Amino acid sequence: MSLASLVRKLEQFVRLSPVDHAILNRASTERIRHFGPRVDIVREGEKPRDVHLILSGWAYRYKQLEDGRRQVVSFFLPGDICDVNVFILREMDHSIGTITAVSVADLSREFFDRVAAEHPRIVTAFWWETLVNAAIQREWTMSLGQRTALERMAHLLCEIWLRLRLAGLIQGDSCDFPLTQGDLADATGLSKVHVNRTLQELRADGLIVLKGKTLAVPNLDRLKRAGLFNPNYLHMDHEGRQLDAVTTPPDAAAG
Amino acid sequence: MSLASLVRKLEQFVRLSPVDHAILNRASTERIRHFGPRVDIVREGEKPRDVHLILSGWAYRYKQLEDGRRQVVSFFLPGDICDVNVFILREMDHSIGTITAVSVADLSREFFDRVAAEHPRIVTAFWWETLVNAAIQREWTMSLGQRTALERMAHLLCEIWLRLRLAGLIQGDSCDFPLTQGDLADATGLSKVHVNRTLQELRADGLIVLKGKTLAVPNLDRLKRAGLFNPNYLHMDHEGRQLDAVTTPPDAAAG
DNA sequence: TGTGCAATGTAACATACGTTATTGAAATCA
DNA sequence: TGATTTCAATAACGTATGTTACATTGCACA
Repeated sequence: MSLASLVRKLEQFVRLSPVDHAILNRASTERIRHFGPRVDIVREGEKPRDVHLILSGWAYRYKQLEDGRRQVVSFFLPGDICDVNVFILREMDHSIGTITAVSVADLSREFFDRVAAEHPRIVTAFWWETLVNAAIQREWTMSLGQRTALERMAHLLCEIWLRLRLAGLIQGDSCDFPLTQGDLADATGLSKVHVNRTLQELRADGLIVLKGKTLAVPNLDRLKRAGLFNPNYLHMDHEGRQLDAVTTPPDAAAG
Repeated sequence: MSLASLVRKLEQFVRLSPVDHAILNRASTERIRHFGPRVDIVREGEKPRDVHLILSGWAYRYKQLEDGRRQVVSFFLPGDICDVNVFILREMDHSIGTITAVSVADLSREFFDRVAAEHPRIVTAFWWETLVNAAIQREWTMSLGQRTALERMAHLLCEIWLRLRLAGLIQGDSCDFPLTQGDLADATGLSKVHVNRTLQELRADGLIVLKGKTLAVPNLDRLKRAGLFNPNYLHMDHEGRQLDAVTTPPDAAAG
C-alpha cells in the first residue's frame, strides 16, 4: 500500500533529505503492479528489466534443480528491494514468486542512473540494503551448513521476526505469518515432515505459538537462544546514528 | 603479484578505459600487505576499514557459532574483492582468513568515493562483482539445502574451477588446490570423514585427480553433470559483449 | 452448507551422513 | 634427520533427518 516500510528501514540507517523522500516516493508510485498469491513475478532465465520494490505482501526467491528439488533462498517482506541494479546482469539466475497477494513497484534502470548521479544518500542506503542482503544470505549458508533442524527453524523465525519489526509489521507479540510448512521446508532444506516435528518441538518448549496464519513469540530472547541467533548480521544497530552519504550530496542544503 | 586477475575478470564484463585502468592500477599498488598462510586478515566484530583486493593466494570468509561450529561461507581467489563498500557497515559480521600466503591491496573509502563520483564504468564493474558474489552465495544455499554430499562437492569444485579459469589460473587440465579436506568440510557442511569418502567416490568415478596440492579435472562436463552444475549464476557469459557504464562516463573520450 | 483440496499432523521404517577411534603418510621445524 | 604436528585414509557404529503412507483439520468456493 505504501513505501512506508522501505523508508522506515532505510532511515534507520541513512538520513534522507526531503528531496530523497520525494524521489523515492515518486519512483514507488509511478508503476505499480498487483499479483495474486502463489504466482511467479520473475522466472529464472529471463532478462532482468526493472528492480522490484515490495510494497505489500510476502514473496520469495527460489531456485530449482533439473529434477525438481527446490530451495527458497530468500524471503521478501514489505519494504524489501529485489536486487538493486539486477539489470546489469544478462539473465536471472533465480525466480521470484509471491506467497500472499503482493503489490510491487517497478523501479527502472533510469531511476537508478539518476539516483547514482544525483542522490548519493540514496546510493548509500541502497548499498546498505545490498550489503545486509548479502549478510543474510551468508547467515543462511551458516544455518544450512551448521545448525540443527531446531536451531535452523528458530533462527529463521527470529530473522523474519526482526525484519518484520523493522518494517513495522509486528503487533504486540504476534504477526501475520503466511508461510506454510512446505515453504519452511524449502527454505530450511528440511523435509515437510521434519519441519512439522520441529515446529511441534518449538511449540512444546513454549518458544512459539503458531496457529493458522499467525505467529506469536512470547519470549524472543528464548527463541534467539534456541537458534543461536546473533543479530549482528542484520546490521540494524544504528539507532540514533545518522550516517552521511558516501559522497557530498548535491542536495545537501535541502536536508 | 598483480591486479591482472581483477582487470581480466572485470573486463570480461565492462570495457574499461585507459583512465579506469590507471585508477585501478594505482589503487592496487598503493597499499599492499602480505600475510602468511592460515592467519586472519579481518575478524568478526571489528570495524571495517578498507576493502581488500586479493592480489595473490587463496583466502576464505567464515563464521563461527558460540560453541565453535564453523562454516566457510565464501572462498576468495586472486582478483576477488572482499565486499565493495563494507565500511558502510558498523562492524564485520564474519571473519576473513588466509589459506595460503596472500597479498592484499587495501582500497580506501576515499578510493570508492572518487570512483563513485568520477568513474561510472568501474562502478558498474563493482556492481557486477557484487551481484555475482550474491548469486554465488545463493547457489551455496542451494547446495547446502538440496544437493547430496557428492553433488555438493562436485558443484563446489566446478565453481572453483571456473573462477580460477576466469582469473587465468588453470594450466591445461589442472590447477593448484591448497584446500585441505577440513576446509572442504567447513565449506560443504559435511564432516571431514564424509568429505574423504566423497572425494574417494569422485576419484573412483574418474571425475577428479586430487593429489597433494594439485587438482586435475580430466572431463569438466562430467564433473558438472555430477554436481548438477549450471554455470548461469556466475554470469560469465559476456564474451564479446561490451556493456556500457550505468551513467555516461565523464572520461568517455579516453576509452 | 456441504464438498473438495490443500495444509497439518503422526507413525513406522529407511538411510545418508556424523562420530569416534586408529593408522599411516606428509609436511614442518628444531 | 629425527621429532612433532597436520593431513589423509578407513573402519565400526550411532543418529538426525528423510520417506512413505495415511488420517485429520481447515478453508475456498460451489
